[in-house]
Order: sequence, then structure tokens, then C-alpha cells
Amino acid sequence: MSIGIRIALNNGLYLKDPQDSKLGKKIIQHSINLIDDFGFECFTFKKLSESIQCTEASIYRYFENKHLLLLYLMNWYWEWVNYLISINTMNVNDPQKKLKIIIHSFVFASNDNPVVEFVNETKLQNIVIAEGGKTYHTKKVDHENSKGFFNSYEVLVNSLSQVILEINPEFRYPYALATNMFEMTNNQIYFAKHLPRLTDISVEENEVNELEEMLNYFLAKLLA
Amino acid sequence: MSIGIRIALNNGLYLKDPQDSKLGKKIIQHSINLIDDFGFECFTFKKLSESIQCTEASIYRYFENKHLLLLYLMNWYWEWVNYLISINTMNVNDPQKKLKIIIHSFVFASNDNPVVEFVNETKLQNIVIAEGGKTYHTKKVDHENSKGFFNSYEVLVNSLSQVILEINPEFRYPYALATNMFEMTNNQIYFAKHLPRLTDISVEENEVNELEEMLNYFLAKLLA
DNA sequence: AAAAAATGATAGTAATACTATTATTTAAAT
DNA sequence: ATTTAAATAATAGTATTACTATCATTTTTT
Repeated sequence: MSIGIRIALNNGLYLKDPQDSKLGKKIIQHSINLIDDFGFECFTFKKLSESIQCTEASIYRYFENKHLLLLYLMNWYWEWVNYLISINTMNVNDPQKKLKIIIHSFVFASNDNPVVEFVNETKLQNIVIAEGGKTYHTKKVDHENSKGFFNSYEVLVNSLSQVILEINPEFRYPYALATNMFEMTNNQIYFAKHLPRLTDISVEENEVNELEEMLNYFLAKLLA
Repeated sequence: MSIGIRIALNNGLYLKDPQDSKLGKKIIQHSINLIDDFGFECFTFKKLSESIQCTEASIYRYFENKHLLLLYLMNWYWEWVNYLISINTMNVNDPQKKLKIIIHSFVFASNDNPVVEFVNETKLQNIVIAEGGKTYHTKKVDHENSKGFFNSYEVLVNSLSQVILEINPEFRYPYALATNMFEMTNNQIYFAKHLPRLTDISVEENEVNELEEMLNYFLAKLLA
């Protein structure tokens, strides 16, 4: 019955694949709602179980803890953006065009037609913006990295860095620049909403045109 | 007996000024050690009180909770960098030179001679890098911003953005660029240490020369 | 020496982050 | 359709966290 794609994720992220069951999908759906509404600190498996109307123990059969659930959501997002980029740049050869498409893909990732019915991409992007950094700012980062929990992000960064080098093979910091474009996107949207003195752009109602323009402006100067 | 400067901080950050007493200074000193060693998530006032050999209740007389203590430390850092920048750029008129000095000041903030004996600047910078974002990625950010808890960061960003405009008055995003230089600094140091595929630079033993070079490279291109 | 301020000692509570066990329901295989 | 297996519910329990409260004692200031 389901028409959507299935996002392939590192299976060390979960104990039981949430995409395989009704309850699993509800866990993803409701956790996205709750984290978006109340923030990751306030989010608990108890509240999630109340929201879903299941028991706490059932959730623990899918995810070891809330940190890994967040990392699962981040991986979902990274894979989703990878997917958008790959379908949008298919058959595009001009690297300048590719660059513009990549930027557009991740800046507007939340506006694209949702492909998986239990994931609200808009809310997911809000979570990436507000909570994403917490997945790797942990003492466990090295251990989790060794398990490949950040591979999807690295793939994303790698795609962008390749295009950067196609445009300017002399550019000395393709990975740093690629990473920075992603991080800057999240930061600037967040600052526009909460600490506006730290940015020049405004983001009203998730209208991110100004941000896209700024990223293109930065990249044009850097890669000239 | 104390020779150092006294860092002036927003008094809403604490219940009782830790700079005013022996115990207060110990709280700052030991919290820096503990957060650096074990991470902010593992850090509790219980562990802090054991480390200091005081009671938990005493710590609560200084700080409402560990989040505000972290925000206090961040503010300390921002003020410290503001101080470094202002003394290092005193009597410097050439904006290009000022820019270089500002960059050097915050990239090497931890290497400067410590001025306050109970604050280990190297460890504090590690905390800023690894935990800093957690201070504003909270549901309370708007409320705390309205109390001025991010003013010191805004002052920092403002100083840099003014120099950016002096160099290139046409540059369209001075605040975003300034903010991004600070955020990028922290991110790239962190990635070099933990997720090296996300960057091009290496940082061994807090040796950040490559980072400084990269920031200058980015800024030169952007402000040309 | 008296008063005020700071800290210690102790206790207690609600919430968090789990783990464990057994019962019941649902789905799959034969 | 029946048996078996898998998933979930129901319930209970524990150690830790993040506090708050009270009163005694020590230290500092006047």
C-alpha cells in the first residue's frame, strides 16, 4: 500500500527497524512532533509513549535512548537531502548549475513534496536546525563515528566538495567550505529566528530565499 | 593580592557573583575542569560539589542550574576575547591589519597569558568549541536573549563586522560573515579532532595555525 | 562582642532514564 | 484453522538527576 521510497539507514542506530512496523513509524512521527514542539531537552520516552499511547518499554525496544533516536532522525534527514540532490542533479553536467541545485536542494529540503508519509519534512528540518549539533557534540562522538553514524553527512559534504573542485580545482579547502555551507545554513536560519543581531538575513515563515541568495553570493566570491 | 582584571558579566547569569568569594572561584575553576573532561551532559552539581568538597546546596546559591553556569562560562569567554581584541587592536588603524589581529586573537585565545588565575583559558576554549552551541539551542533562547545573555557575543560579532565593512563597504552580509567566522572556527577545530572527513585542516595539540591560514584565505576572497 | 553573611549538614521530592518480568495480543507458518 | 512465534502491554522497580527546604555552624564584617 505504501508508495514512498524507503530510506536506508545504518542499522546500528536502532535495535529494531522503526520502518518495519506501525508502532515504529508512530515513534518516528511523534518524536518529530514532540522534539519540534518542546525541544530535545524536554523530550523523554515517557512523554513519547504517552503521545503514542504505548508503553515506555516498547519504545526502548526500538531505540537504546533518545540520543540515538535523534541521531536516527539526523541520518534520515541527511539521506533525504542526498536523495534530493541526486535526483535533482541527474543529467546536469555544468558544475555551476549543479552547485545552485545542491544549494537549493538543502535550503528548501523541507518544502519538497514529502515522500514518506510518517515524516514531516518541515518539522524534521526545524529539528536539524535547532538540535542537530547535539548529535556530535558528545563525548561519544569518536565511538559513534567509528560505527559510521555520520557517514551520511560525510557523503553529503563529499558531493558538495566535488562540485566545488569542479568549479575551481585550485580551491584549497573544499571540505571545510562544503561543511561550512551546511552548518551556516542551519545557523543563519536559527539566528534569523532567535538572535537576529547575529545575521543580516530574515527568515519569515520558513521563507529562506534570502538565505539561498546569501549562500550563492558567498560561493560565487569564494570560487571566483 | 589578585593582579588580574575582573571580567564584568551580566548579573542575571548568577544568583551570587562567583568572583566575590573563594568558593565561587572554585566553582568556576572546577566546573571548567569537569566539563572539559567529561562533557556537559555528564556534568552535575553533585559531581561538582564532590570535586570541590562542598555541598550541592552551596553551588545552588551561586547558579540556578548547570545551563546558566555554562552560559556564564560562555559569557566569560566572549568578554575575554573582546578584551583581547580591544587591547591588541589599540592604536591599529589599517583595517586589514585589524582583521588579521582579530582573527589571531580568537583563534589563539587559549594560548594567551592567562589573566585570571582561576580560569584555565585553554580548557575554557575547549568547552566553547564542544559545548558552546548548547547555550542557545534551547527553548529558552528568546527569553534569555531578552535578558541580554548573548550581548557579549553580539558585541564580538559587531566588532568584526565593522572591520569587514571598513575593508569592503559593499559587502552585503557583514554580520553573517562575522558570526560565521566564529562558528566556523569552533566547528572546524572540532571536526579536525573528531570528524576529520568534514574538514581539510588538521589540529594537533591545539596547534591552530592551519585554521588561522584558512580563515584568512576565506576572508581575503570574500572581501576582495 | 554582636550582627550578618556564608557555608555545611541533612533530608526530602518529583522526574528521568532506564531494566526486568510476566501476561496478552497480533501476525506468520503450517 | 491451529499452532507457534513475535510484538506489545502491564506492571514494578532502581539509581540518578535536579532540585528545594530547614536548621546548625562557621566565617566575616561592623
